[in-house]
Amino acid sequence: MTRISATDRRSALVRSALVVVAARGVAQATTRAIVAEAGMSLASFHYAFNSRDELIAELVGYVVDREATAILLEEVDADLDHGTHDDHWERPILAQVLRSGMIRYLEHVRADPMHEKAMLELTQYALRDPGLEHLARAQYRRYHALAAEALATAASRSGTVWRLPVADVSRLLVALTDGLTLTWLVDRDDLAAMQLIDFSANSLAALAEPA
Amino acid sequence: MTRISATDRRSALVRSALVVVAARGVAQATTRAIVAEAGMSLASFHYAFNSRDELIAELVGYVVDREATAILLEEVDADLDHGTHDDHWERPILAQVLRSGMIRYLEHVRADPMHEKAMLELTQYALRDPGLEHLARAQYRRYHALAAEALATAASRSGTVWRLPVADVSRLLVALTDGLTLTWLVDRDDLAAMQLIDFSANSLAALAEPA
DNA sequence: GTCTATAAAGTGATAGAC
DNA sequence: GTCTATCACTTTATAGAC
Repeated sequence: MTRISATDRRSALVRSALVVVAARGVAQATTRAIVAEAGMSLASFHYAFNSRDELIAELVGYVVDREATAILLEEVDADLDHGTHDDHWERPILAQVLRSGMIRYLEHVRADPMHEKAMLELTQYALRDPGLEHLARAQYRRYHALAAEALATAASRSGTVWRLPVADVSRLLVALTDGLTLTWLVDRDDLAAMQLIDFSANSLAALAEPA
Repeated sequence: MTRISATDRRSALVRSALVVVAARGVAQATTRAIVAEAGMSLASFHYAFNSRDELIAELVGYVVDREATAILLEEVDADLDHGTHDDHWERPILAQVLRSGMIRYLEHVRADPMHEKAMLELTQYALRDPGLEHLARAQYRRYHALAAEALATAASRSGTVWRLPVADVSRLLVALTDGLTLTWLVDRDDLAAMQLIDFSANSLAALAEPA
C-alpha cells in the first residue's frame, strides 16, 4: 500500500527479526515470522533482501552496534549523574567504581534478558557460518574496546593506574561479563550474580595501584 | 537388516546426534542428518523415538552426564599422576593447584572445541523449551557440584581453607570457566586464555587462608 | 524390526497482476 | 513497489510391504 524506501524496509525488517530471535530463537526466525512481526507481506521481504541469510548477516552487524551504543549510553548517563554534585575532593575507590559499572550491566541484562540471550545465540550462529565468523570476532573486538575505555575511565576517576596493559585487563572484564551473563541467564540467581560482581570488582581492582 | 534393541538404537542415535550437533549446530541436526550419521534408515529413527524433540531432550540429558564424567575422569587421572611421586612434605600453593586445574580444562576444550560449542548451544536450546529448561538448570547444578568438589580438594591439598562457603566459590569458578570458554571459542586466543586462567587462579586463591 | 514410499506441513524464493 | 498465488524443496512423521 504505502510506499516505503528499501532502506527503511530493511531496517524495519532487521528490527523485527531481532524481536523474533529474542522471542523464539534464530532457528525459528523464519522469513514468514519476521514479516508477520513487521506487518509486511512475504514478497516485501525479498524486495528488500536477496535472501534470509543476507538479513541475518545484517542483523548480526546491527546488534553489535546496538549493544555497544546501549551500554555506552548508560555509561554516559551514569557519568552525568555523577557530575551533578560536587565531588572535587571525593575520590571513589576503584573497586566501587567497577562494582557499580557491573551492576549497571546486570540491570541492563535483567531489563531485557531475552535480548541478551539473542545476542549470545547470534554470536554462536555467526561462529558457525564461515561468511559471518568475522562479525562475531568484530563483536568481541568492540566489547574489548568498550571495556578498555570503561576501565581507563574508572582508573583515572579513582586516581589509580593499571599495573598491566589495559587491553589485557579488558579481556578479563569481558570474560567475567560473559560468565556473569551466561550463569545468570541459566539460573536467574541475583544473589549469586552480586557475589560474582563483588568478586570481579575486587579482583580487578587488585590489578591497579595508586597513581 | 540386523535386529538391534530399541534402547541400543536410542543411544546410538543420541551419540550420532551429538556428532551432528557439534559439526553443524542444533538447527541442522535434522532426523535425516542424524540417521545418515548413524547409518540407519529414517524409519528406524521413529521406531526408536516418537519425535525429534524426544531425541533432543534425551541428548541434552546425555551430554550433562557425559561432560561431568569427562571432566571428572581428567581430575582423577591428574590425581593419579600427582600421587606417583613422593610429595609428603611438599605442599603445593593453592593458586598453582587451581591454575593447573583450569589449564586441564582449557586443554579439554582445545582438544574438541566443537563439542564444547555443542554443549553451549544445547544449553541455550534447552533454556528456550519450557519442558527442557529444568535440564539446563540441572546441568549447571552438576557443574557447581563438580566445581565445589574440585575446590575442596584443591584447598585440602594445599593446606588451606576457604574463607566463604565453598558453594559460593564454586559459582565463581563456574562463571569464570564459562567466560573462558565463550571468549576462547570466539577468538581462539590461547595467550589471553592463559592470562585469564592466571588471574582467576590468583583471585580465587585470595579467597582462602592457611588452615 | 526394518525397509521403501509417501503423506502433511513448513520453508525460502519467485511470477505476475495491479 | 506491493500484493496474492504458487513453485520447488526440505522437514517430520507415518503407512504398509516384507
